[in-house]
Amino acid sequence: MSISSAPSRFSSKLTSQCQNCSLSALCLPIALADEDINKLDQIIERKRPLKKGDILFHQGQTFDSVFAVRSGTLKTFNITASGEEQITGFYCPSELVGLSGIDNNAYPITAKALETTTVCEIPFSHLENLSSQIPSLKHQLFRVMSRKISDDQQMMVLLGKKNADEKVASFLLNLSTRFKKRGYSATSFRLAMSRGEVGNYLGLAVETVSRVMTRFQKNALIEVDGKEITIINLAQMQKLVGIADDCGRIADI
Amino acid sequence: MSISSAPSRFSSKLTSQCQNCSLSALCLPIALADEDINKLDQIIERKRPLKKGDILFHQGQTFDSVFAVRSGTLKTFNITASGEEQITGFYCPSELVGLSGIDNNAYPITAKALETTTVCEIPFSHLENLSSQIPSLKHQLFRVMSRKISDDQQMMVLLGKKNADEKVASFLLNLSTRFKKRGYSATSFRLAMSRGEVGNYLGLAVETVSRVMTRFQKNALIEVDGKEITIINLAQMQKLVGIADDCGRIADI
DNA sequence: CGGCGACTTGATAAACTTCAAAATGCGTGG
DNA sequence: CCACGCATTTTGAAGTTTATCAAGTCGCCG
Repeated sequence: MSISSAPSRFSSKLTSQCQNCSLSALCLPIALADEDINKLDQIIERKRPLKKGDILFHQGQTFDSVFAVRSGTLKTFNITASGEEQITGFYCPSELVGLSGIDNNAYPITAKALETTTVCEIPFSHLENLSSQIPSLKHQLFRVMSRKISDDQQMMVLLGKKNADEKVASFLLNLSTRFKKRGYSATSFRLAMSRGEVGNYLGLAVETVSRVMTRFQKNALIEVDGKEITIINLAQMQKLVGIADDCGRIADI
Repeated sequence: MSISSAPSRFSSKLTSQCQNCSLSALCLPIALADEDINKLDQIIERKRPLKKGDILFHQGQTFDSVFAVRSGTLKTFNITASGEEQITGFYCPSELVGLSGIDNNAYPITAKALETTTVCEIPFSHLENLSSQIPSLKHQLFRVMSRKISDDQQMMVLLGKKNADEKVASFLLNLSTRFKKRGYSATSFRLAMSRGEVGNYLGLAVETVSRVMTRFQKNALIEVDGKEITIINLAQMQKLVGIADDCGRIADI
């Protein structure tokens, strides 16, 4: 099942609301009272879908809004001094992108659609104002940012300490967890990104990603059919990456 | 000049206040009105100094507070499933540590003093409440967290794309920038951390860090005397890491 | 059906790690 | 204040992992 076939993809028109969005349990509205969701709803602008390859915002562009992915997938990347692209994240439905732009009033990364993708635009100044009136919204925002910080730190552990096998396994399990949380299969899904993008993200060459996946398949850990991935031996995969940290949380990449 | 010899180290007693703290221009009070600084001041608890090796908080421990480093240096690290320590950051005076604990109400990392270190404890629930009353404080908090996210993303770029030389050069330049911002020399400073800790942080073996530094010295980029580092050829070092990103910001690690 | 990009596979090379050992620095107790 | 012992750092040699280069295959879109 692909991440792009989210139930909301066609049912959610530009006029749709947080209240009847299937993602509200994961997105910002979580733990908000109905009337508060209404207020939040009023500052959110539903955007027309991005086509594959479309840019949501550019590195260096003035920061105005954060965006919640509604359907599809985004990648964010940084263009390094030497001109290469370094992917810093992939974003699934309900996830917030653009938070790193607050500090400098400019996005330090570019966000690009990996497939047809819809987003909710949330003008940050409005969100900030609203968060003063709604403590639970403010708390939710702090939580989302805090979560991002700790996820990124796990990613540093991955990049700094893990070998190719562990990196790829972590990546697949992380996707699995995110899909599961969104009501999709945890063991069977379609990658929205290319092998090259996976390698870029994990600090590996394309060829290495390909070889590792092939070997995983040979060892009956996963089944690979192009972009379709099926995890055959979840336990073994988890063992490979080390399952839980001291917080009892599955080690997200 | 060592980071531990901050002017505030001896002048700031446990009863000291944000108002007369030399770090207020860098820390949370920045851009706050006097009366607001007073309010912030009242929720902050100055703690007795940590000795080298003391733990500020443990991975897994319930989250209560964020901490601002007043003097000295902290490291944060994650104990991986395989039991090794992965350092996720070093913290200098004025920097906030513990923000990643908000999400799960538990610190996902351990914070440990690298030398004698004093911190201000800021109970987060109080800070959060106060931020509702003081919009500029709330904005400041968002900025600090946003900044952390974008710094961590730069760190991912470093870990994923850079070679040993670039990693070490980036690390030294990042420290240089942070010292300079705090009024110390940008070209001459003392490392609070061991080579092993540097290597751990950068995803390199100790031996590699040592070799790179020795080579940098041979090539007259830096001068090394134990933990004392002097940057001789700043321009060349900057060239090595690629000086500025598209936001015009020096590429922090 | 053709062409082009994405993916796979193999061979070689480079970068870094690991292992080993010596040198240096540092804190502690006599 | 010095000497001892341990930890850190440096240096060398060998070994691995992964990147790079090259070529071929697959699959998709026009």
